[in-house]
Amino acid sequence: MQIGELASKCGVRIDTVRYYEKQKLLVPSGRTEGGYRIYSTVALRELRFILRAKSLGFTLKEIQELLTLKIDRENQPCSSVKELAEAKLKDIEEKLAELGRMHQALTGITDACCGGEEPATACSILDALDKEDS
Amino acid sequence: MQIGELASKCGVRIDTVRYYEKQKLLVPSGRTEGGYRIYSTVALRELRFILRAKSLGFTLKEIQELLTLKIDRENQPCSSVKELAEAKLKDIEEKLAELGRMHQALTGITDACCGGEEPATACSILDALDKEDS
DNA sequence: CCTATCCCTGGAGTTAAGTCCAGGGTCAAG
DNA sequence: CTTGACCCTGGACTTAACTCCAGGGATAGG
Ligand SMILES: [Zn+2]
Ligand SMILES: [Zn+2]
Ligand SMILES: [Zn+2]
Ligand SMILES: [Zn+2]
Repeated sequence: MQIGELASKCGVRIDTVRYYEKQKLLVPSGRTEGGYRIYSTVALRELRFILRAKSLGFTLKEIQELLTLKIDRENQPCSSVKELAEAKLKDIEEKLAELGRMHQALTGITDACCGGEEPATACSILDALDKEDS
Repeated sequence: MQIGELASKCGVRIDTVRYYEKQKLLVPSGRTEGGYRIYSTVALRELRFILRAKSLGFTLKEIQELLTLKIDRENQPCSSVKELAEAKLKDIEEKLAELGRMHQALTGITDACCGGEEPATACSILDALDKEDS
């Protein structure tokens, strides 16, 4: 299969596949005489692996580490894999906490705003942002 | 006060203050003979406004809109301000939902991994990423 | 006057993950 | 042989919010 078919099977752009190759995440199985990349179903699986990891929040750099472990599965301990996963979980939890904090603060000051058509002279949102204290 | 004092009072770098000026968020109250920016306490409040809005998740572009409304408070309705706040809340909620989804999925496959020192040949995390289906 | 510390401008570099482009080659069908 | 669909490379561009740099000027203290 050539690059266009691989890309469309995975719902990504051709450029993305080439970009992953440049990042050493995905190597084509070979090339035609004319220089076209050819991919086997192994490459298809690998691309899907990458995309699944991405959907879980891993960066491409982290996915590289996962792939390194996967390729050498026999000699790598579960603990190394789990460490990566747990670090990512921690990342996600931090982001969740920060977003939760923002959400709570913004909800508080937004609820206090009437949202009407009268002038925002005493708008609680602007006031909260402009407050003297803190 | 000059730029260094303003910046340190707000815990940002001098470059950041100048960057906000380039983005038309914060104009110095004046300049000295020698060309140094000078800031009044009004500018200090404005910078704090910007930083508070940032801490709630607003981008600099959105903060510009907030400032536009704030400057013309008398002629702008509360509804315009509340609209911006609610749009931002929606943003935050979407990110929370996406991160929540990731967290749940990743927790599921991570919990199933033993995390031990034996080879990752059957590691549930690698298996989940490499699975044939879906 | 000398020095240290501040400040100025314009422009380039950073990060992540692509996306797009120009200018050209390959391949299969008709 | 020509057309159209596909592919190649190298490099530039995008977004957001800074951050840093070079090369120079301003200001205060001793
Ligand atoms: Zn109101
Ligand atoms: Zn209001
Ligand atoms: Zn295990
Ligand atoms: Zn495992």
